[in-house]
Amino acid sequence: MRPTVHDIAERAGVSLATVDRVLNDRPGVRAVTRAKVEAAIAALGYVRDVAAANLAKGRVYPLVFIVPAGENPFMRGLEAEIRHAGRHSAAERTRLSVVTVPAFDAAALAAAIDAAAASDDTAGIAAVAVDAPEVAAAIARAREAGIPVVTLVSDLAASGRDHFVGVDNVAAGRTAGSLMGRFLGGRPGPVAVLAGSMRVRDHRDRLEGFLAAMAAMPVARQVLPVLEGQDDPAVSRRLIAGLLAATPDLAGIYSLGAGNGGLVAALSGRSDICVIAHELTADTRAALETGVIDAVLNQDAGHEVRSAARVLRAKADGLPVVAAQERIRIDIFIRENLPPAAEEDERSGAGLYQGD
Amino acid sequence: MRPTVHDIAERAGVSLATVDRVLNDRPGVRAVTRAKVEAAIAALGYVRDVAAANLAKGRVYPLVFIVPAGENPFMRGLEAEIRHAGRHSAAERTRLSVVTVPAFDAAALAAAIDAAAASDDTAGIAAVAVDAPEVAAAIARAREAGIPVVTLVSDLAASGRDHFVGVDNVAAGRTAGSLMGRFLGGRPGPVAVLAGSMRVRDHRDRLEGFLAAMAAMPVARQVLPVLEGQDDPAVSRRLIAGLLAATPDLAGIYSLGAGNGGLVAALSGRSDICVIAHELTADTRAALETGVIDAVLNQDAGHEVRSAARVLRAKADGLPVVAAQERIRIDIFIRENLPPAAEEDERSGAGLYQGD
DNA sequence: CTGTTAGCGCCTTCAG
DNA sequence: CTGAAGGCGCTAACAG
Repeated sequence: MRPTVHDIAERAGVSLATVDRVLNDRPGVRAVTRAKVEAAIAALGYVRDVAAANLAKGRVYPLVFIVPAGENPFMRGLEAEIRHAGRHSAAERTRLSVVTVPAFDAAALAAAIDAAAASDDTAGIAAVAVDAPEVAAAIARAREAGIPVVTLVSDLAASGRDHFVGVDNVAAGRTAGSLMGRFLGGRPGPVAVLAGSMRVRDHRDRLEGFLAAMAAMPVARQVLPVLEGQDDPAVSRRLIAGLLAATPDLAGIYSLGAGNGGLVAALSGRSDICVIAHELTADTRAALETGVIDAVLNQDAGHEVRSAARVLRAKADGLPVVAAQERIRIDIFIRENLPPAAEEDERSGAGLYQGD
Repeated sequence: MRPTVHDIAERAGVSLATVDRVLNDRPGVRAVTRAKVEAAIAALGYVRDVAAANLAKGRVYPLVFIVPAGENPFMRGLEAEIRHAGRHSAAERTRLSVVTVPAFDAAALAAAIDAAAASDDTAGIAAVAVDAPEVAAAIARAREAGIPVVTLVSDLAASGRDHFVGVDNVAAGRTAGSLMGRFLGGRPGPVAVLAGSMRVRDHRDRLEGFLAAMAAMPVARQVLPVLEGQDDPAVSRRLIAGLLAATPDLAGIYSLGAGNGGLVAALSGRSDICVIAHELTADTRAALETGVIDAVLNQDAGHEVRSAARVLRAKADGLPVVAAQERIRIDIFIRENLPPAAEEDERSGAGLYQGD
């Protein structure tokens, strides 16, 4: 049996309360007493039973997730994952809530952060950042109020956020460039880039990585000027249609933002152009299956949500975060390794949920 | 506050013990009483606090993992993951142990399964299966003794095992074939396949998928007869050296087993041949970085271990398993999306470990 | 068949 | 500064 607080109390010749004080380094223990207890802890190799501790504490961690509104499928998937995790977060004594704000709207995001921080029982905030000074300021305010903040999917390092939960987007861009280069091989023709907006950090980073990888390819290839589709399917569709008309020898398209529904529509079944896109959604999955899209780079929204919650809890408790464990991978999907579509809604298993 | 057993006892007008009986559907409750309790449960939307339940039960789940011995890096990584998970499994009230048996040795594996099943406190067994009747029989015996068994990495469906934890190897082979075809493009030359042994199911499955994908490529391409390296670096090295000498126009190699150290050594820095291998290990990672290997298909050993433990616990408790949640993905790695090498040993975070 | 009682391992008043 | 006692939500004897 593992040693318990009783064992260490006995061995140290003190009471349970004192052990507890040392364990949670609370004040009110003489240095000698503390030393005795710590010796006992070390000698017995005691490790605290977190489950029991949480039970006794009865503490809960209300975490607020702030995500962009709108029909961006990835963000809606992210929101679904948050709600899903929330339904199963009872065991982790965590209560998740979602707040949506207009996309790319720095003022609204800043206001939402302030509102969440103002609520007395917010234990932490996770937000998809927009790269703007107001947002950075709001994050800084929340942190000064003692509320941990993590950025999600898109970072804002200047804000001093506690942690960023998301992929290395420069590496993601490089991956896309490398795959594009290999898939095209010696085939001639320029490639195009469709972005959402150069105002969000993750899109800029992806572009940077992509251009670097294309430049490093053995075969030089022209990359056309970036098209900005505002992550909007209609705009994207128009832009791509124009592109196709103007560039008959187009070899590839790298879509580094959302709005892929419009891209796919504009391509209308053509599979002769090498297309690489981001985020596995209903749109991109279907296009992958029909061969319109050749590869999808994905960040696992479920992992991101769970990681954000874990990190926020750790920060709230002043515990360290294991960086290696919280790294979000860049998943590559092609038609052949596409996971079966998970049935939405109730994939629950009554208390069995644990996170993988 | 969430409703507790007290609330439902009060609302149903019964005692805690009765509520508990209904909750864990134990015998000794009249149908009417049971109905009252169930009504209260439903009305209050009660969900049991698993942590508290486990605390009260004090039950532990000793699980035995049986893996092949030898220098196969993937298996050693798997073993490391088991030990790592074991160090953090206290919270889940699970105790993991590892037993190694000679690779490809059906008799030894069967004996190890019997031994684990004989131990009175084994709550479940996870084994990397060898495709042989003795093994199937041993698994069947364990299950008859009431001990749940899952196969890990390599399946043995005929054994009647409770569950298989691993990837769809036919799909993995198809993925490899598809990537090989796309990477080679129009480049001429045959491709070779290096396997460990056609006696293990996962290798056969991968080959099947690979051949199917190659056959489906627009460009027909010769696939040379399979080389069996026994997952042994020395044997593999010899075979590949011979292959290179005999086939000057070789375009690609699909290595679907282990022993990749030998493969890489035989290639001695050549990066003109398209090489696709399985499992991200020190060998394959290094070769990916130098360009000797072009892509690695990986199954996340950490996920597999955690999934196996979850499934075994669920089976031991007679709970359902959420198939979608336990599916292991086929990860694709190229140089650009390689995750940073995780420092081995203590990546622990004192009680924070949760599984992603 | 049902209820009472005493913990599981830890935390938290409240006295001393 | 330290200890005793009670409770978190659930389960498990042991009585009735």
